[in-house]
Amino acid sequence: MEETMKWGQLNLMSELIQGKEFAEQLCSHLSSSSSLEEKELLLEKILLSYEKALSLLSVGETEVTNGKMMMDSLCSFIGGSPKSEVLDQDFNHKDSIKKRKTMPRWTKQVKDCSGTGLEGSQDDGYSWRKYGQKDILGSKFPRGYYRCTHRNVQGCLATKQVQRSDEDPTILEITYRGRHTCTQASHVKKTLPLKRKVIENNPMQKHQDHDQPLLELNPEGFLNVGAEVEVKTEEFDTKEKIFPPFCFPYASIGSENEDNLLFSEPLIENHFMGSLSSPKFISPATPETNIFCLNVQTSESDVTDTVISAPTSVTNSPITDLDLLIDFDSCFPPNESELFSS
DNA sequence: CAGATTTGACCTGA
DNA sequence: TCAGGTCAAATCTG
Repeated sequence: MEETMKWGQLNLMSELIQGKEFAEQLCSHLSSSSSLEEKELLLEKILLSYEKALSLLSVGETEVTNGKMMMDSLCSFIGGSPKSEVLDQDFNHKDSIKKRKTMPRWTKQVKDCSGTGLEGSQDDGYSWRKYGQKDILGSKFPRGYYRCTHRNVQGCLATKQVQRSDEDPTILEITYRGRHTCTQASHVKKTLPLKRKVIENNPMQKHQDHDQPLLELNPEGFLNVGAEVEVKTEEFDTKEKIFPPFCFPYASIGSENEDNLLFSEPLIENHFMGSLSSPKFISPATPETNIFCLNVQTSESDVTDTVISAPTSVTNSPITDLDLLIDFDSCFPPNESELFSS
């Protein structure tokens, strides 16, 4: 048992070190005149290393109380392995009710720029079906309950609750629950960059919402039409947290390889969603680099409500689209840094 | 007519 | 016990 853990840790460290090396190689390639293919290859290697590392982490994590969700998420992150699908299917109705509280949940506040006054009209890239509305005690406005349109067909358990803010009725508080397991989840991620390409390649071709602000990805790969104000993550009930406080300079990697975006939705749900949900994060419309930081709490008692305010202006370093800087030495606490630099 | 929305009833969890 | 969440029949809409 212990041997297994040690072996796993060694593998994990090995993968992370490898990832770092690839990142360093990529950095040197960026300053040289290497071909785009070479850079992409390195990016793929980096991502692969992290995927492996994360899968190794998940092995340990699944032994902890809330292992299912973690494993599920990580498997999905790695590329939607069949295992995650099986696990999702195991979520029968009773289970889903029992685990209602344990489902990943995060709230974001969105400025209602649609002018429609219709909460559900906030287009986040998914199709939702309203299944309820309720007056909430102490709230002026009722809360709308939405679930994925594909719930019946594909068993997608994603839901969201939309409630207008008391203080500012133009602000919608949207609480997302669960993750999309339906096909549109991947569809959203894949079509977004394409859309950008269409605009770039053929300016005459008008998309139906061409006069809206450029769409942005939120933690789940959702599209935001409105101006996102703040994102909260709630109820991470994983009992043990495995990530130290973690800063991670990130840059958009351009439109060619968006499928390989770091930290896709499932992982974000568990640990990273708050920070990755910065409006500028992975935003095709804003190639500027963003520094995002996250603090994952390590004790059970102070896990909830990681609140990360999204920057409202672009004040980032002038790094170009293809820049990807991963400074592990500054990201990890001293002992981890030493491990990586040894 | 199929799919979405509304809304009162019912269920769950704190 | 009660507020929040979900169900499901009725109704609406394209």
